[in-house]
Amino acid sequence: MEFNKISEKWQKNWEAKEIFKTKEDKKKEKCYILEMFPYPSAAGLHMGHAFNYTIGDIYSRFKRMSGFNVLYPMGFDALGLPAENAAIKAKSHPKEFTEKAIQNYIKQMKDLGLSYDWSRLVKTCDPNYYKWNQFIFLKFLEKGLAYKKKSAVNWCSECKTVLANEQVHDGKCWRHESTDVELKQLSQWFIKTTDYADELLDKVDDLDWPDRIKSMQKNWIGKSYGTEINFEINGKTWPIFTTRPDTLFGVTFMVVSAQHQELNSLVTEEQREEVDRFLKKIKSVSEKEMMVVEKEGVFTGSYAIHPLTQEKVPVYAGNFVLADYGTGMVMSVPAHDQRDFDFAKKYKIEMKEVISSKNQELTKAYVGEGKLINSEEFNGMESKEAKDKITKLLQKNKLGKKTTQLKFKDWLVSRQRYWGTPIPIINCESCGQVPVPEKDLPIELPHDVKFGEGNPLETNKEFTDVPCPKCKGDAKRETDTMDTFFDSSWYYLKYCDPNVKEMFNQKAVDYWMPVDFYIGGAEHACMHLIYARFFTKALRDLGMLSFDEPFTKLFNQGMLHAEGGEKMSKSKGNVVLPEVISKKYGVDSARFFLVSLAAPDKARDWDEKGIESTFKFLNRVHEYVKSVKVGKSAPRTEHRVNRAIEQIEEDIKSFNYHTATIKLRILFDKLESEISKKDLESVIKLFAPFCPHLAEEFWEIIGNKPFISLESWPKVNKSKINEKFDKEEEFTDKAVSDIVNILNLIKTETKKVYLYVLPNDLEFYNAEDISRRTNKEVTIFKVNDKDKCDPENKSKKAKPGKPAIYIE
RNA sequence: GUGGGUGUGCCGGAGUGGUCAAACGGGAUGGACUCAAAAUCCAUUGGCUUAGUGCCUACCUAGGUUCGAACCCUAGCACCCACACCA
Repeated sequence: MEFNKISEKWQKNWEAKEIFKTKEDKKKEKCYILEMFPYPSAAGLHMGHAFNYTIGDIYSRFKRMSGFNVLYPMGFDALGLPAENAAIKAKSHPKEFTEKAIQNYIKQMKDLGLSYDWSRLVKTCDPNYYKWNQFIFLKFLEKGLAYKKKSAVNWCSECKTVLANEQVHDGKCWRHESTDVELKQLSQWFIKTTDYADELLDKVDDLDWPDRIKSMQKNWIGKSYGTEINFEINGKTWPIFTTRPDTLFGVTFMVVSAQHQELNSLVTEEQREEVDRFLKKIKSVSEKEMMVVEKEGVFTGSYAIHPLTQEKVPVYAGNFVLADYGTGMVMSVPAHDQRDFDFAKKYKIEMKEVISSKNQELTKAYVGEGKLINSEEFNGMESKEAKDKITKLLQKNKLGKKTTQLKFKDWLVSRQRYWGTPIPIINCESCGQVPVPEKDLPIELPHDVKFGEGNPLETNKEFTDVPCPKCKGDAKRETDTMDTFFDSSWYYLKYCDPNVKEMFNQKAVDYWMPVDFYIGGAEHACMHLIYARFFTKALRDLGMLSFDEPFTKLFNQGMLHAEGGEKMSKSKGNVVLPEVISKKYGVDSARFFLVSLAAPDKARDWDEKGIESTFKFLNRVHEYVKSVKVGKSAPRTEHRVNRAIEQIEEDIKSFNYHTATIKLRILFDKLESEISKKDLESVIKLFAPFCPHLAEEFWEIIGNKPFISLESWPKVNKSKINEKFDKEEEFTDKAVSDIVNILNLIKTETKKVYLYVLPNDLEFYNAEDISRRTNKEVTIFKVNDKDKCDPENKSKKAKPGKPAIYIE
């Protein structure tokens, strides 16, 4: 297939001449365009990836041609659990497995014609990369941003290993369907992301990101303002958090989380048996079911003393209270909280209305605000005022304080897995946790480990048994590795100059950062994008960076579904592979088609018929370029070309690639067989971001030296744009459809058509065009033409913009 | 449940106050070319009606604002995505 030869030829030429290699150039304005780097899986790229990367490539090519110094790099998020599992399955080593997958990805990406600067390739599994993960970790540790704490993990007693959340299916291990996953308390490393919660939250608004991503981040951080109130239980103070201190007088019971660490201290002897039974029961319920399961609880036997009324209210243990939000205990106001209401109804606990509502009967909780009742001196106050007054009263009596709560938690980075960055700590019996000295970095992953039970790193004694850096005594190396989100939190810095010995090249980072356009899926809204923002801020405060936010503009591409609208998946067997499509239609057809379907941020379905039409269209363009006469452009052609430049440029800038492709079709549809060299060049340039291989070929066909990829984007000549030509098209279209309409009605065989137009309109009618399109002989007269042929005196019917018609 | 998004003709999808029966593409139909087909090109593609006009019904549903609404507001419905008992 000819298109394939063309693609291959230009891919080779680009690579040989390294035309996409980028250097810092202070004279040029920079533009850093980045796609979220992929996790290299054995399956390789599918059409969805091709679409994703095409979005960035089109933009990069456009920006490059527009005179920007463009940084457009690619790399691989190469460490991680899937590779480890896949390698175990394939009885190979994660390293070999990953390396192979990467090579395959690179080949596929090159085949797509993506204009990456491959000299900046970054792989996170490279010790020279993850060395800096370790370095950053140590810096965080120094600054108090990394710490170790006991935390619950999913543990499979069969695998003797920790499981990630996604490896837990219905409370069972993904590999051992009969094994319940246990929650085990292990000492884990955390990163203190919450230190930056306020800044992460406040700065979201300033970002040029899609609104839904911004709101997802805000929700994720989930800051709520409320009051901490101290209740006394068995002589001990138990603080709770509430956003509704105005309902304090309506408290009729308390609920402590069934997972609360100190639940036991609340359980009385009489109730112990019942509580144990309850705990056992809810343990067998999987985490997923927990969400839909009915609210249940059990009386602990203890009572809490209400801080203001001194009333005694019962304390329950409940399955619906989160142990790790707030203080793990809540005050319950059944009249004004639906959950409390449900619970109270089930266990027949008293309800007390303290906000006046229009509810006649209590069938559900009234959760709105309103006037206080049954609240002693606060009666009659509005909720808003009461919140403030009650909080102040509590504060005065040291019974509580104003406070805020976050959903956002510190980031647990410990993974008890092999294929990740080793955490640079040595555990010494006498010195404790000793950071590995910087000069000893990187701590490389030992190649020789046994996979199977537990953490593979523990099977290599050379790795684990090391002297303590402090006392030189026998010590054990930390075998936890880092979450791979650690790797992806700063890779964008490395691209700025990946080949330096340092963590990054300061000058290059100053020049390129922040990323101007970041392109990737919405699934990263809360994890990756928050961690990356956190890193930027933390590194800034370590004096390493001088900007606040890593990604100025974020773009989420839509999903590419399979034909019929289903998700592409291996199990459904509907995955469309770029290489298969390229072979049939050429890669440029695939690129053009993918972006022509809908706005890039919208989901789209693959459609074999659709790409066929694109293929035909590009063939037509190819034919045109080969056969067009280079000479002089008609004013109409100049108008069309310049109009197209103007519109397509605007469309690309605003990521409306789909409308840009339509304008290319319209432009091409109306091009005349003679055109000036300059206009022809412009037309080809307009194709270049979308169909780079064909554009290079066209460029050569018309006698130019390579590379069009490095040529400059055409400039609009506004003086050539003339509304007259738009009017001409409009008038001509109308005339054509009118003639056809009449012809259909009279159904006579006729050859001759006469049009009578108002004198001022004459210039807008193109007889030749009308004649060609109606396949009739067309003559146009001015209505005041004395010599006109008008046997039925039709000409008097002519109106402005509407010709009279006589058909012979 | 909460937050966000979407709803347009046979289909995909433009369009965000008049120039809209609504770009562009697909599909379908008719025509040109051809011995024929493919390719290519032209036209048609809500209804009624008339020599090209006019009218009616239309952009999820129901109301509203406006001289005027696919477009703005209100309520509802449907679908999609994310979070999910966050006190």
